[in-house]
Amino acid sequence: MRLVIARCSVDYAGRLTAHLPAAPRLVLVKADGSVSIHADDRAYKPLNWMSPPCTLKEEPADGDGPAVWTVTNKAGEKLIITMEEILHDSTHELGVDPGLIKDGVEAHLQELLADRIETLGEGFTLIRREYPTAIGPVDILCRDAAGQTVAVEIKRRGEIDGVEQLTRYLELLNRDPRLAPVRGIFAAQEIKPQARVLATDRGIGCHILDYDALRGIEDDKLRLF
Amino acid sequence: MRLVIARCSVDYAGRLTAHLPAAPRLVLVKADGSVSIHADDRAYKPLNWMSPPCTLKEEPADGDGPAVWTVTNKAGEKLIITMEEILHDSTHELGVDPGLIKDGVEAHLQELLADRIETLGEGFTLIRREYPTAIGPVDILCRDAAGQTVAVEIKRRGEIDGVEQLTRYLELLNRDPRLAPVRGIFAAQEIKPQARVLATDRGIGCHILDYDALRGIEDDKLRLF
DNA sequence: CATTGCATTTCGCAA
DNA sequence: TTGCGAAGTGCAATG
Repeated sequence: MRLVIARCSVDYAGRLTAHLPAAPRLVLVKADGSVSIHADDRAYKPLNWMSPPCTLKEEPADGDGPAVWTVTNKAGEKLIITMEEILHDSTHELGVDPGLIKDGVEAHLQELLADRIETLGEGFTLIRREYPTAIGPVDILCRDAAGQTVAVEIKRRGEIDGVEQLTRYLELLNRDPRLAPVRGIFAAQEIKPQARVLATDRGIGCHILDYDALRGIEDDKLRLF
Repeated sequence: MRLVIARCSVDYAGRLTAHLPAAPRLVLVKADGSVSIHADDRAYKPLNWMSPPCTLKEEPADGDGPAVWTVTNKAGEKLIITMEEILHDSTHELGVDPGLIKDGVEAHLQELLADRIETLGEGFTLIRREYPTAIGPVDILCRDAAGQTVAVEIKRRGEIDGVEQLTRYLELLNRDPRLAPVRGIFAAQEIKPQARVLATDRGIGCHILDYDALRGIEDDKLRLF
């Protein structure tokens, strides 16, 4: 990993055209050849970047002008960095990263809810997770206490497009005489007001998922605080 | 901006729980207090991060153990960085960045198409851009040669949710007797097959936007290559 | 201040 | 390779 602090200007021509006037910034060159340019704010997003695979060509400064770095990728996108003044330049060997261990995403919510399907209501029974349809798998298909089929769409954050998605599934599932009539439940850790309004308007139930409650007590000792 | 190369392990507890085993990485502390942790690959996304506003508390190493940095935000999310070994540590004053100048995004496509509305068909006339409705503004409202109202949804990449969006607008606009009947045109630089199928099925027209053609010849000299 | 919708989204998985 | 949905999405504009 190479860290360059430099006063530089940057031009990007690719999916859009963008220009960055000369100013001091961090230019980060990684082992995979990728390049990113960071200002002194915002943790996440670089000002400019080129994702790997890409190639960096360095033209050193000469009497006529400053050093110019050109980063290109296969799609013909170009990132041109004009190095007005180098303030710092160091290289560090880091090796391959062991990678992030995650927990708590939608897939896990789906597993947890499937294991505790009765949290949707007494007498609920699981038919299956990832129930396949022509337009993609339904997160959970189950039956309520009265035996009616229920399609469940799970999101971490429930927004309007999730309701649209569930609506399409319900339309399809209701054409299957073995399942129909199928009703829908939109389950999420958080449901946006507009999504709730749309769901209710379409006769779709809303259910707030409590991740910690679903996970149960046994994980408390694993939690950080 | 502070650049720290260190062998470190990281724990994140917030929207999810995540752990990063000890390995050499770049820890980037920016002037706004944000922190990001980068491996030696991928230009765009850090392994872990905390977006501003957040606060960093440094506990220095002592005889018993290594330095521990704790980054917290208002929502109670925590990022705990255990510094096993510091390999590099430098700080650089960069000042405020003048910021990126962009060109070619959806807003610009909308302006260009509004200025050249006849590219949708001979005799098309603009009613207005950002035509307001109860569920948000329609990108462009216009009339075709026959005088029928046309709602245009503009995307850079046309996908299924864009068609859904336009469908909702059309449903609403068609309730207005001064406008009805309103037909729809889905305009994008690129339209995904499934989006096209859905649009066609709903009687919505598809139109590919040619950005360079819309922009015209006068900008050729401004382009990078 | 919450909400909405875009993004050079990126990223990962599956067909 | 392409398509599609999720993301600790981030981020800015807007009501």
